[in-house]
Amino acid sequence: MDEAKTEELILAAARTIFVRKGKEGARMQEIANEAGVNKMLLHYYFRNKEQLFRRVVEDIVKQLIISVVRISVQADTFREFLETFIDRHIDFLKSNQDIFYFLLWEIRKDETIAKDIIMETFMSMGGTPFDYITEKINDAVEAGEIRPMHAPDFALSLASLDIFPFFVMPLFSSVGRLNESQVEELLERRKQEVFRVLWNDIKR
Amino acid sequence: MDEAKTEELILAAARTIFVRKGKEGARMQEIANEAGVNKMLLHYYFRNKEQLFRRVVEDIVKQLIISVVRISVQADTFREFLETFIDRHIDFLKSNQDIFYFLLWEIRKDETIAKDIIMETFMSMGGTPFDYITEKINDAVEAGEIRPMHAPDFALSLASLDIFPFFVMPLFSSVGRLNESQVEELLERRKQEVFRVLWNDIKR
DNA sequence: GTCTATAATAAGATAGAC
DNA sequence: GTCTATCTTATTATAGAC
Repeated sequence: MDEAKTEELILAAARTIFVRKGKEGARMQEIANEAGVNKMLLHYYFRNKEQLFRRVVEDIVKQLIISVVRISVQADTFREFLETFIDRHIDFLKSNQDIFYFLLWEIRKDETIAKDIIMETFMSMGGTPFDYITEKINDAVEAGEIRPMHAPDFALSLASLDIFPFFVMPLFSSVGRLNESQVEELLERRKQEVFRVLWNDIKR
Repeated sequence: MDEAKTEELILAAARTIFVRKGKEGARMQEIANEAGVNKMLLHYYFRNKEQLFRRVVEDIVKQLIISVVRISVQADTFREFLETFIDRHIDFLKSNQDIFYFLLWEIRKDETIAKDIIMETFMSMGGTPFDYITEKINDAVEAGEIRPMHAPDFALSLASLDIFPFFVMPLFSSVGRLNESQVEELLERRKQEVFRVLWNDIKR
């Protein structure tokens, strides 16, 4: 087994376990098992748990940002932009739910670790998703396509309607006694729901 | 120091630490320090960490449910109900942000513990908040006050717009480079924002 | 670079005196 | 009920052979 491959195996395993159990809940032995390598190699490559953790958070944030950039939409109208953004964003969230739980939890628990990494990474990549959306909104307001508004308010509503359902779905489906197919239907309807609610609120 | 008081001290401290650090991140010694009692007493009163944790989660969920019940609104119209509900709910969230992070994280991490307690507690108290809102919606739809709709869709949008901003605020304020007073203003505007967006979508 | 063995430490749990 | 001291176990981390 050569260097690069082992390191990759460990990183992938560490990511899986950290995201699932959090920094403290994760065990070095568990990560080693998941990676199929000797526990000692985690220390060889990453010195200690702390550094392995930091590296995992860094990689997640970078991937997240790249995905968001990829989600960026070339659209002539704000309506078209919004429709496409919601569509792609929800698809993305479907496959990456766990990352958001993990990041938000770790950020709140220990602001100095995850939050710093996130901001540094954003800045090194030329801006935040927030800046991107704010610009789109302001352009559309100026062009008279949508009513004048405070961009952060809208961005926050958009993020809420997009992201939150994925957060609470495990609890929501119990509390609402929804079976699996009902949950599936609900998430399918979600894209149109979110677009309709927001668009009705802002269109001229 | 008599029995009841010590037990209360420990419970309050355990809640603070568990909510802040999660089940694994919390240390028995840390809880003892926070409570100002000998570490050994945690075992005397609650046998082990697991049982102390369960007790804390139970208490939080019960308090949450009682608060929601207290939030219940006697209103003649759905419009009035919605307005008041949002107002009280956001006020409540302002003072209880951390609990939601904690509960959602613990639920996702280990469904069998927190989720079971939550559902049991809901049931022992005669129903979920979800049932309550669903009933209100269906009544208002029948009365022709609002358009026909799928109740879970609306409940989910309501919950998203209400709760999510509190979740992401620490990150959002960095990413959006908002200072403290801007965050304060934004949260103040939130009640009207949420009501307007939702009401425009459902009114007849 | 990888392994086995083991050290070092941290953390939960208990015994027994008061 | 509460304390000090201690045990036990779990977990991270390192030494040293190959």
